[in-house]
Amino acid sequence: MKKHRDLVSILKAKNLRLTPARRALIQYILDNKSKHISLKEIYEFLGIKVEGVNRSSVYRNIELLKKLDIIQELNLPNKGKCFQYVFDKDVHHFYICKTCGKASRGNKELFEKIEKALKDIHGFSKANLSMVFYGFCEKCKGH
Amino acid sequence: MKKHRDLVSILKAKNLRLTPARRALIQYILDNKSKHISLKEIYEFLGIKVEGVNRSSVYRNIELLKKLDIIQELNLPNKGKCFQYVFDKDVHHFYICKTCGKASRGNKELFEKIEKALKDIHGFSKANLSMVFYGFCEKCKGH
DNA sequence: CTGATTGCAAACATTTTGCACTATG
DNA sequence: CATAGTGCAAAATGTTTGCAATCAG
Repeated sequence: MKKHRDLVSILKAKNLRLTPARRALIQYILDNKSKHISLKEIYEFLGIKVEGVNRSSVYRNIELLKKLDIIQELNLPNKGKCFQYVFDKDVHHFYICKTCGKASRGNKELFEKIEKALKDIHGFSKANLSMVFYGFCEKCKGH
Repeated sequence: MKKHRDLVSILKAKNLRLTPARRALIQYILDNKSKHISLKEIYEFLGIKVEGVNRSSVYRNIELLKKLDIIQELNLPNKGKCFQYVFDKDVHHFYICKTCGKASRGNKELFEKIEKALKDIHGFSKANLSMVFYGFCEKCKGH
């Protein structure tokens, strides 16, 4: 898979090793691109289903992937701290319903406009800008 | 203070009692409107300086104030989960620097535009919409 | 008075750390 | 081979809960 190869080269460039634990974590995240996964879900899967990956390694590597902007942390109202694959997606932007907790990726054009405006007004760098919107979705509008 | 009175009437309307613990918490939050305060800071202050307010009560009441949209939770890169007074401010919107962690309130006009666009495109309710932007501030732009 | 709220202490959950060992590059 | 990364177990931190006692309305 192409993306997988890209990720590998990012690691290489930083002198980071591709260990089984990391490989499994990255695979799991790629397999769940469309979902928002909690730390617990991750280390339970990698510890039980894949077997052998330790909690500490998960914590350490999640932190790493976050720093490399491969995943993004989101705070979902009903699920707490979660992670989401964002590497080489154009849109790192989510809107999250405060009631049902559903998180969806945003519309690309809209966010390009917002990015531009943010940069113009606040001098906020476009590079790696990410946005999170909390509100009420169509369904939950009436409390 | 007028705002204080407004808060009291919100509590009354919901059959919620104005206990010393709540009074102290609300006061502390009002005194720190411009800051982002962590749970630890809150219960250490209320437990030691104000004396007597218990950790549990802080947790329970922070949760309450969040539900009443009096405060908003923010996830600061270097400080973790924090809270910020937002009651009757027109702008519930922050941009947060991933490097230095500084969080600032956003520009009102910009966000009104964004709110409108979000509503038009995603059917996202304007009521209680809040936004968080993560990026790099002017100062930290060059990593 | 009555029920909402508190404090307390314990249970539970989450995250971090030090260290000896392993295995990637 | 050198050193980045791992597992493990324990410590540190953070959060929730049940319950008897209290006090706001």
